[in-house]
Order: sequence, then structure tokens, then C-alpha cells
Amino acid sequence: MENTLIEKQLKAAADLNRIKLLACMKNGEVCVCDFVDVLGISQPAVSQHLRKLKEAGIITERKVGTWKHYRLVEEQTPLMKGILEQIQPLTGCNCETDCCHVGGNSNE
Amino acid sequence: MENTLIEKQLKAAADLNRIKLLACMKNGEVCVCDFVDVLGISQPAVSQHLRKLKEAGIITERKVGTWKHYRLVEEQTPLMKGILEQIQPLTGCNCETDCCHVGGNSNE
DNA sequence: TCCTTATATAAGTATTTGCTTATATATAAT
DNA sequence: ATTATATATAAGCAAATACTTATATAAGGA
Repeated sequence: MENTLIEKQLKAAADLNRIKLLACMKNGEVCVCDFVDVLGISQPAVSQHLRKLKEAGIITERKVGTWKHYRLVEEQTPLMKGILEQIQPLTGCNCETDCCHVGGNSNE
Repeated sequence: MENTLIEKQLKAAADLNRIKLLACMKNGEVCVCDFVDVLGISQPAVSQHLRKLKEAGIITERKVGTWKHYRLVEEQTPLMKGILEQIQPLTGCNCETDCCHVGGNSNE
């Protein structure tokens, strides 16, 4: 693993909001709309963070209708494996069970 | 290990010049003057990078006359252990054997 | 003491970053 | 076709970053 790739992945991970995104995704797939609630920043800001993580090869996406589900890629570099192990999980952002306010347990 | 400390250490490590500094220190103690040659940036720039790594608890220092020897702290966090493992070693910066142009194998 | 050397700090600046609001794109529903 | 929803992209801006040069500090030697 080259130092320039290490730099790219470290830069992608070195932000508290993106650390929280990664923490959420440790629980499974998450939608952009859920992240907005979790981080308290705008939807475009979330999109930009996710793009940075995607460009570093850390996450990938899946389109479901108008939604987009993001998740950690399966084959992480040794560097990212170590980092992801250390990131503390975040509750309240599990897309599997309550994605995009669909499923009947939302009050909107 | 809290996510805010993780952020601090990731931010400290997420720079190619600082990655090179860490790579050098994997070989042992290094002086500021040696880093200047290795990185090709000014001495104050090196000092500032080293301060950032020190403030993140990643490195420590030892004063020897007018020189200052920097080295990795012994008790690294699990996060930094993983990162340091992945950083590729850099040759030409081993302070133990050729520190600050002292030792007779310099041509100045 | 004065001068030199090694390093740190200060101040200034260009670049990068992380947000914002506004707009574009894509899908679904009416 | 029109409208609504979810996400992405564009543009602009404030804050952070990484350098520079100039200066301060500290130790050693003449």
C-alpha cells in the first residue's frame, strides 16, 4: 500500500462528520436522508462528504428508487480495516431497519 | 478511544509530508535538520509539522545539545499502531547512524 | 562576551476545505 | 405532462491549512 493512497484514505477519514458517517455504516447501509438528521448539516454537505469517501474507495452505493444507500466496501485496505475497527459505533442511523422514514414507525 | 481523539490523530497523520516524517521515525530518532533535507521544505515548516504530530500524542522529543531528536512515542493508540504499520519506510533519514551530519561520513 | 548553529515562534499569504444556497437530474406518483 | 421527492452539482464564502520569510530563543565555541 503506497503512502499516497494512505494519504488519500487518511484525508478522507480525518473529519468528524465523515467519521460519524463511517460509524453509521458499520451498522449497515444508510441513506443520505438519514445522514442529514444524524449530522445536522445540509443535504448537499452530506452528499459532498459521501463523495469524498467514495473517491477514496472506502464506501460504495446502491440505488433504490429515488434513494441511494451507501455502505462500506467489502474489501477494505489494511489501513482502513484498522481505522474502522477503532471508530465508535453511532446509534440512531441504521438504514436496514428504518430507512428514509419508510416502514411505519415514523410519525410524519 | 473516542471519535474526537481519532479525528485528531487522523488529521495529524493525513498529510504526505507528515506521513514521510512518521516513516522516517519508524527507523528511529531523527533530527529536525535531517527532515529538512528529506522533505525539501523549510526548517520552520518541518517544525510546524512536528508540533502537530506532538500535539496529537504521536511523537515525542529529546534535546541533545542544540539539536532535538524526535521519535514515535512507545505507547501508541490502537489507531496509530494500525496506521504506522501501513506506512512505508523511507530510506535516507536514519538519525541513529548519521545524525545532523555528525559522524565523519558527511562532506561538508 | 560575541558569534554561530539548531530549533521555535510570529506574521503574512495562497490554497484547500467544509459549509451554505441555488439549481440540475432522476425517479415516482397523480 | 405536471408535480413531488431524493440526491447531485455549481457557485460563493469563511475558516483552516501549509507554506514562506523574518525574528526569537537556546546552547556551544572562539
